[in-house]
Amino acid sequence: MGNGRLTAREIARLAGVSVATVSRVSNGTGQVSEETRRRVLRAIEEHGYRPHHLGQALAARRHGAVGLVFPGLSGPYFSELIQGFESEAVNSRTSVHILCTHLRADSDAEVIEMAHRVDGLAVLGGTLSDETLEELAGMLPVVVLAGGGPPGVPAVRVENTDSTAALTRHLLADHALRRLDFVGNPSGSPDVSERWAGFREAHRQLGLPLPRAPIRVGLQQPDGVFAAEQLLRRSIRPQGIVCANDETALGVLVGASGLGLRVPEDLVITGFDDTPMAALVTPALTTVRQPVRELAAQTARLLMQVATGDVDRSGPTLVLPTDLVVRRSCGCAAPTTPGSTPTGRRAETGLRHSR
Amino acid sequence: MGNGRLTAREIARLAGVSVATVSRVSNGTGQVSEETRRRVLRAIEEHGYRPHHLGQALAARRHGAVGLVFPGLSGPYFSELIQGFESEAVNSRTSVHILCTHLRADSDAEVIEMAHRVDGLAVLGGTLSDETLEELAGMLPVVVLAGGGPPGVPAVRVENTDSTAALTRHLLADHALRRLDFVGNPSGSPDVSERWAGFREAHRQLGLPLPRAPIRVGLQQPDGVFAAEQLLRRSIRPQGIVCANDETALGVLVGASGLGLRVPEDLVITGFDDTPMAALVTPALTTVRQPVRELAAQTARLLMQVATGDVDRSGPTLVLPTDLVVRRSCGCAAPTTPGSTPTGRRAETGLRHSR
DNA sequence: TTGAAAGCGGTACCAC
DNA sequence: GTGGTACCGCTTTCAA
Repeated sequence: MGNGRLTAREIARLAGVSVATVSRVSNGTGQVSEETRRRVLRAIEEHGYRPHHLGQALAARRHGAVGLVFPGLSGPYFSELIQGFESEAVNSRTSVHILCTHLRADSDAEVIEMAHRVDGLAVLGGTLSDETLEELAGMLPVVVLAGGGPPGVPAVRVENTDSTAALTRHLLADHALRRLDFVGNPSGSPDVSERWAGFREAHRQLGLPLPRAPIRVGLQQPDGVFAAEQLLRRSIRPQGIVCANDETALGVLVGASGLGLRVPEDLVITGFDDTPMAALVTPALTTVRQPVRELAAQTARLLMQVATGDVDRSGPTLVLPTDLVVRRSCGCAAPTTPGSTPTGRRAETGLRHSR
Repeated sequence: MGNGRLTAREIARLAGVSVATVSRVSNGTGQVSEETRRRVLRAIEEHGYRPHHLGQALAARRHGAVGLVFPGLSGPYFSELIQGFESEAVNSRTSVHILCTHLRADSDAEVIEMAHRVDGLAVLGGTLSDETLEELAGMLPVVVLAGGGPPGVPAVRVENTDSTAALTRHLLADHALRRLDFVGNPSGSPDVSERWAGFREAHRQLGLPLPRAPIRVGLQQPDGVFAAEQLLRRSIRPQGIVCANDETALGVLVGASGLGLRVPEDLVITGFDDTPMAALVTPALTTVRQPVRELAAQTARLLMQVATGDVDRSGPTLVLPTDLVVRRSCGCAAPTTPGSTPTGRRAETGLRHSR
């Protein structure tokens, strides 16, 4: 049934009216007498008519969709990101098209192709070159998500540098640790780049020698395992490892325990994100909480505003705050009430200890 | 520059030809003299003309896109799935729109909406009801991915039951384990349902009492931790835990070691998928390898075939084979050559031990 | 209140 | 070879 889709013309014929009236009824626009409206509605429902998207879009010169571009998806971060973005887009009756470039060489072409199918684009920082971003911004509304774009392209991101510096100072000053290593590739994404900067900044602030080069690996759990293998087999082991995100931190944790090291006694590990697993591992992970959902929702909202012209195309850059979450993996005391669930308490300023 | 997009008509005017010729040149169809082709191409490149997608699609009555629908994305499984699907779709110059229903109540409406924007739909098993699937199949080509659809809807899936039965028999017969528990929600997805069936089947085959009800949790790592908490705090602990996938198995591993249990000495754990982490944890995870990328690529290919009419709409159901991968977490011997990387060897038939 | 008709941007058939 | 033109399906003036 209803195989060859019906057109507005056919409904018009069936209801004995013109296409214009069908359009009016189906969109609830214009003035239609109660009686004809009823007649048209009956025909519409009877035959399950739905306006063809392409026709509508062509007439409106609007796709009714926006694109979300990032390198690949795996792990809780992207899951949250997408949910946050979609939850906001749905309010504007806009559908979301997701594009994972997988960091392929020809990804630029794919993005350009997508740009022709949507009304706006949100691009994760580090996915595209500044030149490509500027080219895109010349074609349609673009917002950078989690990173800074070239000048003139609005962006939404989270605070990375200060919070990572605070976290690092906690290890250096409060726990008197030396020989910290950073795991993550600063040139891979703006987020990691800023976290690396914060890591170095903390050393500088405390007048300590600058740390050695980072272990440049990706952001997934296996990458953390590889990093741990590299760092912990050396003759001089680090006392602490500051990871670019929770997933690699969990990987480092796995690698460390595989080598028989105890955390935090033999080695301190920290992450960034505060993913669900962070509170569930043993020891629970000291990390920085970032509002991923909110980040994505704000991006979507800003993109819609730019697309509708409510906001200037070279609009603002929003920065969302983050919180340090101190748990056990940095060496802080175990919970005083054993058996309680380790949810972790956030410390907006200074430090508060998680149970 | 190039802000208000150019139309074929403007290019035609600029090149002093008709729109028909512009169309011919830009598509490489029909006969055009070398000289006019050159003139038109020059105008096209000079002004960066690109045919408007909506106009093209409307004329061709074809969206040039297919949809991929699943409940949510997190973890390596979905990442692989998407990559496999896209890698195949790109061959047909078809773009992929991803829809995560997040298992929301109104997800049906979203899917129907998407159905109006694409030429075909691939739906992960367990995401939609059979009624919705049949309704969709009446509107456009639909293929079920990782599960069986209602009759008449083609599907591509992997072998779950036999391999899980073989895995379970390995624990019951070779390792002489009793008191096994299953972690995963059989009503959540066809995959899990079949794995649960294989788990029970193994008990039946060996004449053992049937196992108790499964621990019905989701498929992510935190779910495994929760399941471990439930199972391992009981007075009578299971000797082994068979998990619906690797991610929950890793969660169970985390939960077990958090409670001070040694794997595999005190407790045996197995997974399903053979994700990258499975070989990297300590102990390495005994699991079943499934060809996720291949699964998705086959689905995409089948969908294209159905869409182009090359294959009947109620086409075939493909079942891809899986391999048992025996590692350390089931209690099998540690590698004889210490220091070697634990990649795991597959055993297509019978069992082979991983180093 | 309703209908005819002119687009929206391309494609493709049919003449010339 | 090339141009005129009638679509694709829908929206939106403009008249009646």
